[in-house]
Amino acid sequence: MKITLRTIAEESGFSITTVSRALAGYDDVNAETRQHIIEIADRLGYQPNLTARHLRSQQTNTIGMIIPRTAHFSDPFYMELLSGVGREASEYGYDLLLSAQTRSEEELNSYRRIVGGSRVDGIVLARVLVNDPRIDYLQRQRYPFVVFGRVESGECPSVDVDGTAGIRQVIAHFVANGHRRIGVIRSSHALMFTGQRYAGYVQAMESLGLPRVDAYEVEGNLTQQSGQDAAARLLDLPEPPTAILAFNDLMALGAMAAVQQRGLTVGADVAVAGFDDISAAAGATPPLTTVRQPIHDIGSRLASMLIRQIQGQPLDEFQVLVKPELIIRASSRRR
Amino acid sequence: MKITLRTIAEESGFSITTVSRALAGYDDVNAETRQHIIEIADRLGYQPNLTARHLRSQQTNTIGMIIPRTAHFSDPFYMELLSGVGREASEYGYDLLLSAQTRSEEELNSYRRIVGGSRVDGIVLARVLVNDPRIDYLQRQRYPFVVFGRVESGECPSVDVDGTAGIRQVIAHFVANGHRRIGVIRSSHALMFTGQRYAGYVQAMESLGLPRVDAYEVEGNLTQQSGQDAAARLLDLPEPPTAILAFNDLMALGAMAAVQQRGLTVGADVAVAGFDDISAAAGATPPLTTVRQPIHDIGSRLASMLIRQIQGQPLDEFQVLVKPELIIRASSRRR
DNA sequence: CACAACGTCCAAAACGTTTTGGATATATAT
DNA sequence: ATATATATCCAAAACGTTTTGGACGTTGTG
Repeated sequence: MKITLRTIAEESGFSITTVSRALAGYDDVNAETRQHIIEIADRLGYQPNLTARHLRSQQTNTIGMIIPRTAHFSDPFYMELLSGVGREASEYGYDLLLSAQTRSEEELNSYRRIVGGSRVDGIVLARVLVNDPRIDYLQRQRYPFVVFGRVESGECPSVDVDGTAGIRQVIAHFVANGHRRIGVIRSSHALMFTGQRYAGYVQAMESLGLPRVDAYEVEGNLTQQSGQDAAARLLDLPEPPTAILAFNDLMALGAMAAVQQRGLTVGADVAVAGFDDISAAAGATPPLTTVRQPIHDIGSRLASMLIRQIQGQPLDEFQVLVKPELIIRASSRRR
Repeated sequence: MKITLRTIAEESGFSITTVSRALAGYDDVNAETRQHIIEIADRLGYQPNLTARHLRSQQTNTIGMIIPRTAHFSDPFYMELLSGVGREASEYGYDLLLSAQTRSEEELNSYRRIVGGSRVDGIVLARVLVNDPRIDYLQRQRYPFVVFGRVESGECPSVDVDGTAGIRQVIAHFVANGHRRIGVIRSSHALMFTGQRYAGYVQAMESLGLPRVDAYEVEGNLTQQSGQDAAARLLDLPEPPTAILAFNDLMALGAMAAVQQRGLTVGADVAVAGFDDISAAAGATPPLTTVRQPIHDIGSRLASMLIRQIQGQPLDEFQVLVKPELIIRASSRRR
C-alpha cells in the first residue's frame, strides 16, 4: 500500500497540511509535533510522490537531452557530452531525462512533447543546424535552454569551440610537415559548425597560398562508415591527397581504415587528422591527431549554465568560446 | 500562456471531459465535435501536460537507471549499456531517466527517492553486489526491475554473461600460448560477477594442472588507474607473471600501460587480456584480447524485458544466460 | 481590561489530467 | 402509447502534493 501524506495524517491525528509543513521544515509547527510526524514518516518509509510535487510546484528538477536518431545513440560525442551534463546535473540535485528519436522527422515533435508537456525544466541542445527549428521553437516558448555550438540569430546561452581556429591549426600542421595536397572530409553544411570549420580550411589554404581543389572536398555524415567511404573516394583520385582532414574523429577513424585497407601506412603515406578528441582517438592505431574539444567539460559547463538560468541566477558568461587545442599524434607524423 | 484542456474547453464551448475524450479518441464524441476540438487544439498548439497525466494515470512511461558515483559517469561500460537501453526504450515510446550519485553511501536513497516517488515505471540494475540491498529493496516494494548479472536469491528477470566460461577460455588461450605464470587482476568480491569470473580462473588453473600463486592475485576497482597500479605490483615481483588477465577491459588497458611503462612489449613480453570488449579495446595499441559481452545488445534486451514486464506481458525468457566470446587480438599474441 | 502579537494548526484551492457514473435527447422496438 | 436502446455530452472525483488565508487560543503590552 502506498504511503502518502494522508496516511501519515491519519496515523498522527494531524492534518495533511501540518504533516506536509512539518516535513518541509516550516517553522509554524510545534517542535514536538514535528518530531512525532517525522518519526511516523520514517517508520512507514514515506517517500513523497515526485510526480504530484512536480505538478503542484510546476517544476521537475530535471533537465532534458534529446538524442537524434541520425546520431546513433552510441555516438561517442553524445556519450561524452551526456556524461558531462549528467555529472554536473547530479551535483545540483537534478536528474537527466533522455529521449531518443525513432524517426528524425519527428525530432521537433519530441521537443514539443517534452517541453510543452513540462516534462523537464530546461534543455541542452547540441549539433545545431543552420536555421534550427528547435531553437526557434524554444525561443518562442521562452523555454530555458543552452546550446553546444553557436547560434546565428538571437541571444541564447551557449558554449562553443572555435572550430575555425582549430582547423587552421591542423592545416598549418599538415603544411609544415610538407603536405600540399590536402583532402577534406567535411560534414553537411546544414550543420552550424560545418561553416566555422570550413571557414578555417578556406582561410588556412588562402593564407598559405595553396589552391583549393574541388575534388579534394567530400562530404560525410559524421559516422565512421561515411568517413571510410569518403576517404576511399579521395584515395581513388588519379592524384590522391597525401593528407586527409576529417571534420570529426569518427570520420577520421573511418578514413584511417580506408587508408590501411589500401595497404598504405597512416602517418607515413597519408596523414590523417580529426576533430573532437573522443576517447577512442588516443587509443587508435596509430593514435589520431585531432583538435581537442573538452566535450565532457563543456557538458558540465552547459548543465551548470542551464540550471543557473532555470533558478533565475545571473550567468557570469553568456556566450562562452573555448579555444581548442591541436593534439598531434602519430597519424600525422612522418616516420 | 499555458494551453490546457480548460483553454480548449472554453474556446470550443465543450466541457473539459469532452475535450479530453475527443483528443484521446473515444467514440462517445460526435465526429463533428471531435473535428472542431482537434482543429482548435492544433491551432493553439496544445500539448498535454505529462506530469499531470502521469499523476492521474499512475504511470510515467519512463524507465530509470541509476549510475553509481563509484563508476565515474563516463565509464564506457555504463555508456554502452545506457546506449542499448535507451535505444530500445525509445522503440517502445519510453523515455529514460538517469540519475547519478553524488555520494555512494546515498545510492540506496536514490532508489528510494526515484522508485518510492513513482518517478519511473521500472528500473534497470547493473553491477550487482553479492548481497545487494537494492535488490532487496526493489523486491520488497514489488517494483518492476531487471538485472544485468545474476542474483543469488529469489527470482527476477535478468540477463547475464557466463563469466566463468569466459575466463576459462582466456586462461586456456594463455596456456596454449606457452604461458605458465599467470597474474590476475580481479575485482572486489563484493561484486557478484567477480565470484563467477574467479571461479573460471580457479577451474581453469586446476584442470590445466597449474598452481595458483597468492602473489599473482591482486585486486583493482575496475578503473584504468587501478589496473595500472595492480599490474605494477605484479611486474615488480621477483618472478613476474608473463601473462596478465584483468576482470574488465579498463583495468586491462591500465595493465598494458604499466607493461609499456617498463619498456616491455605487450604481447611479446607480457600477454594481457581483459573482459567486456568495450569499444576502446579494439582500438587500443596493441588491440586488446578480451572476452566480449555484447553490452549494447544486452541493454536492449533488458529494456524490452523490463517494459514487457511493466505492461504485464509474459516474458518469453526469464533468466537469460549469454555465452561470451573470446576475442583474440595482438595483446596476447607472441610475435 | 482591551488589543496586538504570536504560536500552532487546518480547510480548501490549486496544479492538469483521466475516469466514473450518470444526464439528456433522440431513435427504435414492442 | 410505453419501454428500451443509442448517441452525445458533462459534473465531479481522483491522483498527491504545496500554498493561501485564516482560525483559534495563549501570551504580552499599554
